[in-house]
Amino acid sequence: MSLDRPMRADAVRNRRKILDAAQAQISEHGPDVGMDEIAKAAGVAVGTLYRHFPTKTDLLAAVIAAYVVRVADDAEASLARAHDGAAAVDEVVGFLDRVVESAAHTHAVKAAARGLGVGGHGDQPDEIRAGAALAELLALGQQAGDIRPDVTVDDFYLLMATAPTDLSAEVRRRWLTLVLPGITTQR
Amino acid sequence: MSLDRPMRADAVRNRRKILDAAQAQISEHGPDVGMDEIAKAAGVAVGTLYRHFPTKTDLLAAVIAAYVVRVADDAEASLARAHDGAAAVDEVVGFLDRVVESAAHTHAVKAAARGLGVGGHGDQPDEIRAGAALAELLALGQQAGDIRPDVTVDDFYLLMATAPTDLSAEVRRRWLTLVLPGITTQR
DNA sequence: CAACATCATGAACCATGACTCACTTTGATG
DNA sequence: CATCAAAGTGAGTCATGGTTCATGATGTTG
Repeated sequence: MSLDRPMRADAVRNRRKILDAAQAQISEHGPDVGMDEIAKAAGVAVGTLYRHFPTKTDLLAAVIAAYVVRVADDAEASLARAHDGAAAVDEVVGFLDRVVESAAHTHAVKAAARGLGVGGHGDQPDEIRAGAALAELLALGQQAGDIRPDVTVDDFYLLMATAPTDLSAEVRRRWLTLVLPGITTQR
Repeated sequence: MSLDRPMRADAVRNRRKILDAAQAQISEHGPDVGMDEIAKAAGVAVGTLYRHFPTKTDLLAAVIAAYVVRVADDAEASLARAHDGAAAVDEVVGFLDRVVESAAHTHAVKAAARGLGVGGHGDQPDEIRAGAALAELLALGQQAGDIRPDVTVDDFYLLMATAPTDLSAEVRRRWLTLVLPGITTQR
């Protein structure tokens, strides 16, 4: 069947520009930026934006999905390094560090995730990828005795969801030091 | 001088009703509830609401101020119990527990606090009260050796600000267990 | 390169929600 | 209980921002 013609070249290009602009604008001004703002930042008319994303909710969902992909990639890279000999704890901590940092940067995305119903356990491929990599990473750390045995992937998600947003690097670091003892076995 | 006549009785009554309704509505529907909704819930016309709070920001500020008063009272009560022989750690943990619980209940208030500029260290009397009581409480716990010596009041505020909102009791409890090791000296 | 479907444009539309105001009601005061 | 300032009312105004649609431009295919 598939009588879907391929997308026109300019359409592809514009979709990219819109997604990038939305990402940037939302990061900077929060999820309440106007669609007009996003369109302008993308160098595109509002109508074009609405052709690609029929609703603001759709656009936010797309931005969030892109973010989840990055998180999943990061988790898998961390796991690969751990398999490669790196200490699992270090990878876990590093991963959390990076996520918190990016959460502070794209704080609005998190807020958006709340706004939508994206809190619940999704079954999107990329969420599954991230969860699987994280689970294995935690298991490695627990075998090594560095991660508390009762820590789960859900715990990790909980911390990620409550990570401080919109704060200075200093405050973020302090938050990490406050939270890490709950995950690792070192006092 | 003071030629301010006392407030009329019905005005006092309505002010109370409005504040209570605002508290309730914001807790339930978030800080984006319409002023009309709040007025209706208070059994009052919009105009009356605007007589007491000329701007939505003013209303939110008033709701937040009321919340801060409750927190300050709680902190002072905890401190009093500690002075009365109760273990300081227990009081600290209990306080955090109650704040997190009420934050989950009135999640919107926290969001509102962000929305306004109320994040920074205010010098309102009640904020000072809360801070002073907390500081003394922490010091007691540290003398007893139960609270990590480097924990500050700011750390506490950071945790309160990042407490999970809008979540089940179970999740909140889990968050507490994850976070407590960063504060106490027990592993 | 003709012909058509896809795509882009942006002014206009419309729902929402904060806020106003001309008018009525009511509590206090002598 | 007469008087009046304070308080209450709620339909209407206005700004904002998401969404549509008639029209024009452009990539693609035979």
